[in-house]
Amino acid sequence: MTSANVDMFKTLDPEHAGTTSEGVVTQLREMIHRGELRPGDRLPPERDLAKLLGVSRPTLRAGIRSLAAVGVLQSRQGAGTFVVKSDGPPSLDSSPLRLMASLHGFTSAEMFEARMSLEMAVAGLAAERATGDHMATMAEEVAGMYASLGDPEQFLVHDVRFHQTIAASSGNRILTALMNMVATILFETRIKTVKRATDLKESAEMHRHIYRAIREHNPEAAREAMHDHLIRAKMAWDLEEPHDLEHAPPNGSNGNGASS
Amino acid sequence: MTSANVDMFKTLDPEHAGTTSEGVVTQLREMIHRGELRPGDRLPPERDLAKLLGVSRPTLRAGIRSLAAVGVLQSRQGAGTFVVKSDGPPSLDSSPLRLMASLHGFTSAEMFEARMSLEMAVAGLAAERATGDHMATMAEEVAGMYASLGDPEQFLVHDVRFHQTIAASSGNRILTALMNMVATILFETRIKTVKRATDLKESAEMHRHIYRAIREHNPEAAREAMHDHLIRAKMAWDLEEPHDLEHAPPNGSNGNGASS
DNA sequence: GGCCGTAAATGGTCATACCTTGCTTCGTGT
DNA sequence: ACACGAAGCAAGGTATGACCATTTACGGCC
Repeated sequence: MTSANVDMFKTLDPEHAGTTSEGVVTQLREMIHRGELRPGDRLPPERDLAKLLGVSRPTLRAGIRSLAAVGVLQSRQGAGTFVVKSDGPPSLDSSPLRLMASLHGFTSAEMFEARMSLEMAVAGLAAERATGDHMATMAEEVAGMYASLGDPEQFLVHDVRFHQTIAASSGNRILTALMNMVATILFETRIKTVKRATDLKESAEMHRHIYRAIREHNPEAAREAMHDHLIRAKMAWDLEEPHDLEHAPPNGSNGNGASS
Repeated sequence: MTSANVDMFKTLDPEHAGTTSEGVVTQLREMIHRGELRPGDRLPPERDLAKLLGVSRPTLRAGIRSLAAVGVLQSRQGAGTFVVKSDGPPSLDSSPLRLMASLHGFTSAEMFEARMSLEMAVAGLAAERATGDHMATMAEEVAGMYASLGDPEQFLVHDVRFHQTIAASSGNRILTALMNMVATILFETRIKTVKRATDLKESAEMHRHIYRAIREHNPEAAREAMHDHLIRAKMAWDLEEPHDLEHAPPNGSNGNGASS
């Protein structure tokens, strides 16, 4: 800590007005997108890093906390603080959206419509760009659905993977992230009601339609098939007891999820 | 603090596992979406609130910081901490997306495509639902563009307002928020290059096409007009010098912005 | 050589003090 | 009586230091 290693952590210039902890956030952000800190990297211990940046530990912690809240950093007690390693597709934390939903009283219908628009857009792009590998995976998942008609939970797994494969083959990670953000919120309230299977066969059929449209590189058909699929899913959904977007799980889980 | 006022701040149950500060976040979130704290409200002073929740001030501050980072709370030194008052449409902070962009090296083309998909979806919905008021506003903004052909900055103002009016008339605040999130990032790098006007007349024409499609309640035409518009905007955009998504402004500004 | 325990490393929490900034109120001057 | 300004108070921001909880890693023991 005394001398050597890296001096890439320059003590922050007080000129950058604003509060000190904001300065820390700025410093860390710049280090990240300058490539000095890359996904998966571990930050120096808080005590050291605080000295290196010339701030106190609480102030540094405040900055880290801010970045952790938006999903860029992750701290594990006893282990260290890490730049989030997104192994799969990049993902955005859905808790801000969830908060906004409760703050403004969004209906689940509105949320569902947003998801539908995003899924349709993604399906359209996927129809233009899906590679052979992607389509093979989709076909497998569809087959998996047919094979799981008696096991709703297993069916749901294939369902989610199918939608994520579509997102992946859209080639647009931003849309994918946004779609997952919305889908996650819907998913969290849905997973509890999955037990009561609702016409899994029809659902599998519709997924197959989507797959075939993508397979034929027909964006319009893909969009339409996705539209039909989600419309029916919503209708089945609406038959269940009232779903509140209100009771979000306590912790702002960041997981991805897409449902039928 | 001793007795009376409100005891809606119940000391948090330690049962909810996780770290203490996460518990604080949970408490505050639930208070918000239970309606005990509403937009614009001011939280009790940190020292009091810490006692009420049964945690120390640093821990409480950590929780507040997390919520502030995602744009739900805002603290002003000397004044207090407030639940963010969103006067206009709800908006999501774009800094997480910006961070994700630098983390994964998103190209501006990808960002642009995401925006196009969102704008097309929104335009389609707007064509189905826009009210007379909305359309009147759109018409005014289009007129404003024609009137500002010699003043790029003024033109841009009308441009932004036009797109936001479309978003508003889509009736889906979630898609609107997501669209603004993406548009903001593009906008921030664009506002610097606005000075060099590029075919404002053509741009105004295309906006008029969009308007007319919406006016005629023709979703497909609206989507297509928006598509053409953004394709051309992107082409003009690509002619400029290399735009880096990298140099985001130091502070994670939360403003809304949509450009042509 | 593999397994388990202990110790060091590291983030999480707490208590306290002091500084900086807004806001408010009281006093003075016009 | 009104207006302006200065002082005091309130509230968030930062710093210091200590201790707790957990994870990791090293080393001894079987």
